[in-house]
Amino acid sequence: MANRPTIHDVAERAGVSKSLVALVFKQESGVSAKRRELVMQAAKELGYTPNAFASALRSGNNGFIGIVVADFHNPLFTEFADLARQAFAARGIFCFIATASISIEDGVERIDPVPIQHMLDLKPSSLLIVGGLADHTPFKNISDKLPIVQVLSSKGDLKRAVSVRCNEERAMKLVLDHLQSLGHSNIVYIGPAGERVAEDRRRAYQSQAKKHKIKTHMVSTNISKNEESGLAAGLIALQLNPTALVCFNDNVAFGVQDALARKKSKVALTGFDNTFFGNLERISLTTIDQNKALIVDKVVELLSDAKLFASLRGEEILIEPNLVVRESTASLQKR
Amino acid sequence: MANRPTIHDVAERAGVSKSLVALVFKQESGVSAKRRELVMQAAKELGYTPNAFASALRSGNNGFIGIVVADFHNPLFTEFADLARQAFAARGIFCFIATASISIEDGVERIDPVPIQHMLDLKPSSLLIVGGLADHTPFKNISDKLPIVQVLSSKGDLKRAVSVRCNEERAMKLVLDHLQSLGHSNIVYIGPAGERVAEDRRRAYQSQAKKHKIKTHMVSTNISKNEESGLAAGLIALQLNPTALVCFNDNVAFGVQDALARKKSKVALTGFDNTFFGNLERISLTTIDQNKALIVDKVVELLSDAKLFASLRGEEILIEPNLVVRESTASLQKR
DNA sequence: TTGTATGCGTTATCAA
DNA sequence: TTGATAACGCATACAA
Repeated sequence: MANRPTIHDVAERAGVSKSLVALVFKQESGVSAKRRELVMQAAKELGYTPNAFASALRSGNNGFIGIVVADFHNPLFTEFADLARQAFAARGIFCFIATASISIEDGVERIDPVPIQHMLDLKPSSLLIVGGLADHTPFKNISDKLPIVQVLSSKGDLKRAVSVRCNEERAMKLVLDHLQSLGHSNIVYIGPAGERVAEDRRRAYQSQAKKHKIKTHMVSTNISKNEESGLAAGLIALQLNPTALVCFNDNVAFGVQDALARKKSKVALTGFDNTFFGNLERISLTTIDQNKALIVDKVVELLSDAKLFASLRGEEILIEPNLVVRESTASLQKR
Repeated sequence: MANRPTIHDVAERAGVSKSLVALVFKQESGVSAKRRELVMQAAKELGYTPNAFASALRSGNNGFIGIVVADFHNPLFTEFADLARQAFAARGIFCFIATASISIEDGVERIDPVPIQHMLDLKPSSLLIVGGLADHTPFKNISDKLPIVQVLSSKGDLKRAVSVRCNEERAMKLVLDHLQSLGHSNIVYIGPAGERVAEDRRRAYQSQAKKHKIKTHMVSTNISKNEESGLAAGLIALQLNPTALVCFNDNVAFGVQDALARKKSKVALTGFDNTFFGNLERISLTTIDQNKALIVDKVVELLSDAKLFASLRGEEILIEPNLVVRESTASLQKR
């Protein structure tokens, strides 16, 4: 009908005061069974559900978790956001999801504060940031009481948050161990620069390359449109005559695979993220699995336990990744 | 800091009443330049931004658009949601995005009303539903004043909405014209059943197959995990010795492609949605492009013009698709 | 042009 | 155990 029924309508129908209705919906005890029944009946008849945000306005918080997704075009992020949402839903906790809209001003990535403000206006009880944000200024002004967990990215300048992310060093060790065991030594890394996760991964690669006594060749791609710039970067990388290419993520690797196809090259190739496309027979990409399930578990644990969160505030929690070996690194092995 | 500054804080600092502050932030005129300056100055110093949802509570609506994404695992949906968000953002309109969480009870898909209720509590000025929802009961109770646009799906029982979607009949005509021109007549359709878009597409295929005088073979897949069930369905379909396979969407086609690879079969294959993966050299999938940009334009037009919306209420707007021809249907042609 | 009062739907405080 | 009342942050009708 015209408008959602309110606590007022329910009270009137049940013949009680509004306060009593509020009590019934908030507290387990403190209301007589008779009246409780009466209120529930009226509520059911009217199809009443509490307005969570009017409630938040008054009480100052409202048990839901705000999820901010850094980039909707990254399937890893949306998939993770949904996994987290489901995990919380299973515990009866609602999640609201918003995107951070990114604009580029004078070559610098800036995020629009408006969506974040709106999210904060809703008074979430905690915040989950999925992916790396170039800019944390919209979060500067918020209450210290609000727990913030950042995931799939390092913390950056968000000092008060807990970050849960893949152990990049370990991931690159797995990749290079694998490639070296296949006899590769002329390896080129292909990936973007300038963004947080991109930089973390580059550093991890460089550090591990040094440990593996491998010369570090790096070829850069654009940050966005990974698969397209992967193609371009792949063509450049091939001019260095590598025997193996290590890519920033699966999407870049897919683009590089196109470059290999065009040049009829059979250079070994690795990705990162274990996107399901990598598992297709025609793609069959060796890649790093970030262990999303473990990450979700950790996030749920952190945001369900205020004391645990407080004790880990400002820390980075590293989750151990796995290597998934497929055809893309098998060609040399077969010789 | 502890709490976001309110209109009250700004008023106090500027030495005016709260209403005046409200006026400054709402209306262009009606406040003297002197006071306006004073208020803006105080607001800037305190870092004040209006609480959009407190405002909504009072005014009954709050110029943002609520986007409900039927399924976060479908990249078409998230990509479209983000395209729409960007298009509205360019016009200064904010969008909030929520997911409909789906659960299966007694074999029937049910959607959780809670996320929808929360979305409605926010009092959006319009609603955009991306993808097909199995169940529209959570929308039953809402004001007739609220414009609802549904996209990438037929309306179903949401009579009051305007639906913008691909012309499925036309799409299947393009596919079958193409396949027939290549000499195919033994064709199998592979796709799910029981869900709205799935049924629409099946019907469109059957109708067009009849017009093309092609015998209709249909093989069913599960609704979820399209690529996995595509593999299984592909193996079944191949037992019918087809020369071409028409798939419900790209994801199903990717799975079928795996089946072809395993059987070393070179049967022609088409997808639907023009996911960017289909453009990879190793995949090269002939597919239908739904013309997302046109759909977004139409949605923006509808939700920007109340009169236009009113005049089209209850209608379905069909957008003409394009056929994208790639290698997956080229093998027979080359003979 | 500016300030006051009231209410949106809810919760918190106090009295009964 | 229950009900009246104020307040959350804001918008609006009305008065000044």
